[in-house]
Amino acid sequence: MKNKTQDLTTDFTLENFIPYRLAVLTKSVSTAFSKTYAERFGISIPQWRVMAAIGREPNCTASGIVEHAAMDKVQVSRAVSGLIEMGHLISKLDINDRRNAVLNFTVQGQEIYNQIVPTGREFEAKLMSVMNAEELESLDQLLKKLASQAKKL
Amino acid sequence: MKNKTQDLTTDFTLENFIPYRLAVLTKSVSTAFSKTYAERFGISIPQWRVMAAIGREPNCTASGIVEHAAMDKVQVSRAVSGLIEMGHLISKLDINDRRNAVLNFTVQGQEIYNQIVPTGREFEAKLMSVMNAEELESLDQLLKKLASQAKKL
DNA sequence: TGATATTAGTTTCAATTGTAACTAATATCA
DNA sequence: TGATATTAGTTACAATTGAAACTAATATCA
Repeated sequence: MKNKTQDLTTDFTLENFIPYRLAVLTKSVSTAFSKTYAERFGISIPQWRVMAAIGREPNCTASGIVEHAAMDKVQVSRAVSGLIEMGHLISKLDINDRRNAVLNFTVQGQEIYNQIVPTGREFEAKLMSVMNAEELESLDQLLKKLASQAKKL
Repeated sequence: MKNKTQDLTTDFTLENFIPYRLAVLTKSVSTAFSKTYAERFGISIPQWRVMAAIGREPNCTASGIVEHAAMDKVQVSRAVSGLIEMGHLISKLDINDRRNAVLNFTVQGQEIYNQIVPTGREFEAKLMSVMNAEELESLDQLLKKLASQAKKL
């Protein structure tokens, strides 16, 4: 006869464990997506996120990106300086508060952004193409619920 | 009048982009879960995965873990050697094929596994507690679809 | 005012991770 | 048999990441 501990542990399967499933799915999604721009533009995932944040909100600061791209300030700082070196971004000190660096695309950076965004949409469309409208809506709701609950744990 | 490129890029929002949403969710889930065992047992996320794989299938090899825990062989090798150093695992050469190392828990390792698994179940239960049975089923289906589609891209 | 706290962002150093090259054992097949 | 290929796992080195300390600017408030 099995004891209690046995009952609680023997039937545990990593494959069915939600944190594991999310991790595996996310890794495959994000490496697949990053391949669509990594070699082509020499952009890393954090750099892409920074560009997306700036594309959404030009004249933003690094701290603004921290809030809108779920990155910490070290990540943002490094991604920004890489993008500046590549000539995709320009940083200007805010004259009213010289702690702030206001970020914007260069012409070149804007062009790259303009190319990556449609690629991203396409990628997302392909990924979601296996779902119907109802499923898409359902996924949206479920991810929202999970994200909100995860933050509480 | 906006041009076509503008139309395709201006309304892009990182917050709504599925790869981004998955990445943020996964990070918050997996760091929250790892906190339930990291300090307590000194186990890293890859080490936990290795233990989960061995718990599921004792006498497995590193390559078996590679297949069942979605890890590469370097990750497995490092996680295993850490667990051996800590005294949680023992590795025996397979006498019939001495390339294979058969892995098992020590008594101590088994005890830790027996403690982590219920903690993991509990964590998962809390995470999923915001969903009803129908939503759980739906999430399961959607994750399966996404995972299968992501592998194709 | 001026001492202290806060905010923005960077740098440093250690730990983790990824890629490729490596060793050792077994399998294949001319 | 023995030359070559394959498989299991490790090691070494470079790149990435994370935590903490740091610089510089502004804000607070006695």
